[in-house]
Amino acid sequence: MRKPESSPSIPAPGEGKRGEEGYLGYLLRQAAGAHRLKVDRALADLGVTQPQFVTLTMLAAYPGLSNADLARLALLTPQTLSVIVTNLERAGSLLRKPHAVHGRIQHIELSATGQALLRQCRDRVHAIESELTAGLSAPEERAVRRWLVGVATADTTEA
Amino acid sequence: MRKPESSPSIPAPGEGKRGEEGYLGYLLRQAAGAHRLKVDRALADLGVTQPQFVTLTMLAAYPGLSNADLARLALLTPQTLSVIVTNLERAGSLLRKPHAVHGRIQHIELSATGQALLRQCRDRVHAIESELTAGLSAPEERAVRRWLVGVATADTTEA
DNA sequence: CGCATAATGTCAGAGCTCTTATATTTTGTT
DNA sequence: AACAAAATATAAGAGCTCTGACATTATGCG
Repeated sequence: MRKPESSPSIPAPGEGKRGEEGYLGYLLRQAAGAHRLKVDRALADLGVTQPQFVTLTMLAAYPGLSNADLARLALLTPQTLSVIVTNLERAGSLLRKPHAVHGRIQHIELSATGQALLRQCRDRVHAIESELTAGLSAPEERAVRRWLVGVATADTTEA
Repeated sequence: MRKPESSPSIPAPGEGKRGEEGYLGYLLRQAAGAHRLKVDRALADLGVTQPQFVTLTMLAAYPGLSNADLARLALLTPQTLSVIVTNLERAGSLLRKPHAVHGRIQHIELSATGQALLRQCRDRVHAIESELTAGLSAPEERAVRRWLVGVATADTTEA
């Protein structure tokens, strides 16, 4: 079927407002969505989502974090992380050690299967990751990184 | 309450792997999430979300688009756009003209209230938008834009 | 004309993310 | 010791986003 030509002059994904002249926020949203989808599809057969991969990676680097710790680390709310952790626990990828010497805090660690799963995911994600830097010069990549960190850490309470 | 010091040497949001040395994909995810949240909160009292704002903006620029058109434009699936359009329709911000000379296609247009709502949103989003470019030199901004477009338009079917 | 192909739209199910609200525990102050 | 404040965890409700599946309609070819 041919496209019914609903409207004229709709820009293609790289042109006009959808290209380098568009709103930065719009471009940021699109880029992040495209990347998330790419990662999700690369890990789909392992049953792992991008947020789950991030959480597994954080737990591998810092075993014993609490739900609240993870949320702070990922810049997400504790409620959000709780959903992700619950799903990972149901899949057997991590363990909650409910006790902890002090507190009602639950320490979370990767299970053996979780560690194996993470190893499987890593190669695929790294491959996608390396595509991200293709076409960037060293100073450009530095500028991009600095900008991303700035956007992520810009406090909500400021101007 | 003092933090129970669950684990040592957890990096703050701008440091180590969470800073300019981290994975680009991770930084991209964090930056987009922070920006989305900022926009969502700025528009919360109007009952408008970031995806809804994007959809309203696209419809203002190209009235009469179909659901499928919008999905292609936003790099989202038709199902996703359908949810957003349904919510906007329920709020009275847009109209579906079910008929269209040919086809089962439904042309979508902003209602008067939708246009007024969009005008209200624009100022707030533009204010946030201008923060995004603060601290970027002209060549840096160009590099960032070029990179974002490249990431968004990188085809899934390529290497 | 009749059928395959493609495009549109929709439903159901799963996961992520936020807000709001509640219960529990720990710390700090009086 | 008692109470207030802070932190942790969790649940409910809403919205966004994907996959998979399905029905409907339009185009193109035999």
